Amino acid sequence: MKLSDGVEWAIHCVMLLGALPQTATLSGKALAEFHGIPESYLLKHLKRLVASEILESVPGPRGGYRLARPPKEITLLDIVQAVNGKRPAFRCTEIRRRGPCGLDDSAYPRCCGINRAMMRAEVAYRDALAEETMKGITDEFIASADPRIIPLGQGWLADNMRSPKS
Amino acid sequence: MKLSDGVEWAIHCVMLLGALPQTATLSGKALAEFHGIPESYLLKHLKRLVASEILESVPGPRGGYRLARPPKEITLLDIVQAVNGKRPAFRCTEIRRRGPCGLDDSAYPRCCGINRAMMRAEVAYRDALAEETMKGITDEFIASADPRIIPLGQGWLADNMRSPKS
DNA sequence: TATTTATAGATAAAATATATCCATGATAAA
DNA sequence: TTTATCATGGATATATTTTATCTATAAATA
Repeated sequence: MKLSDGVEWAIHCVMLLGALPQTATLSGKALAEFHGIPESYLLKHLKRLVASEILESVPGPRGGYRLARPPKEITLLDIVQAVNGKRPAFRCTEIRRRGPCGLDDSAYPRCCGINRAMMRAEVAYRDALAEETMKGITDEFIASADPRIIPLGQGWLADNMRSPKS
Repeated sequence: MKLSDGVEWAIHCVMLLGALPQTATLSGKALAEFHGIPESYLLKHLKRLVASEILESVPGPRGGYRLARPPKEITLLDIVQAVNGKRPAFRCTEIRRRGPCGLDDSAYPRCCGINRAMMRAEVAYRDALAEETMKGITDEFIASADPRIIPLGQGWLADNMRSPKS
């Protein structure tokens, strides 16, 4: 069981975009350069974040990406599900119906108990992810970051951010 | 993010083995036939369950597999970790150090905050899996199974189980 | 209006992970 | 010694993830 690398990239991108002033944007190219990751694959994930209404995209020159809502209202669950999909990690294949002791459909009115138990654990995982907001994570980052990092990042942002007309 | 099919197979096998009397065993072939799944691949997972001391194996004719401890002391976490490994689903690749604003190692004494947040959620998942015992799941199964299933399974078990010497 | 720079979408190649099968060796019972 | 079983490793196939490329479309600018 492994989460896509894109999840890590997406969370870092959302955190960086949260440091921009209101309507400013960063291009996909700039986001990829800042994190030292391939632009071609990152764009695929940014697209999904836009589709899930976590980011907004602004086309054309001076365009790019920005948050669609404040960091307080974006959780890790939102991002994980946008990038990784909403299908559960455990997928019941109904093996209880197979083999010599399998019966017809009428014998299985309820969902398999093993599936239900696995789902209970996945609900706990999703609940925990929903508790983690980007605001909380960003505050923790700022509080414990090396003192050199913040001004360095602010300088880079000033050089690379754009302010579209609308 | 997807759990291996082997996890589902392993849980069903452990539940079935829990229905055997004390020292009796079922062969890998019998376990595969009962669940209608490929024997060759199932054996790979059974081996891991043995290595994790969830099952015991008995070689030779009349040999097979049986539980290494009572169902009350086997949790879904034990089985998931035996089959799927213990590595976390989220693997931090330290992209915070890359790109134009990356600094030397001294700037990162602590684990990445994003990684810590993801790990908090995974701990919640593992805790929930550790709450689910095979005894609990089996009791729930027996209580809500179609009345035809139990005698059918008992008959099949009587035909297929073995009692090794030791 | 034409040009430039950006995102959106589709496609495909490469790398990795998962699933399946098969052949061989070791162990213990008959 | 023969037989039925588990243990191991390798060969093959399928699925998923990662990366790259191409075309289309939208918006700002000259």
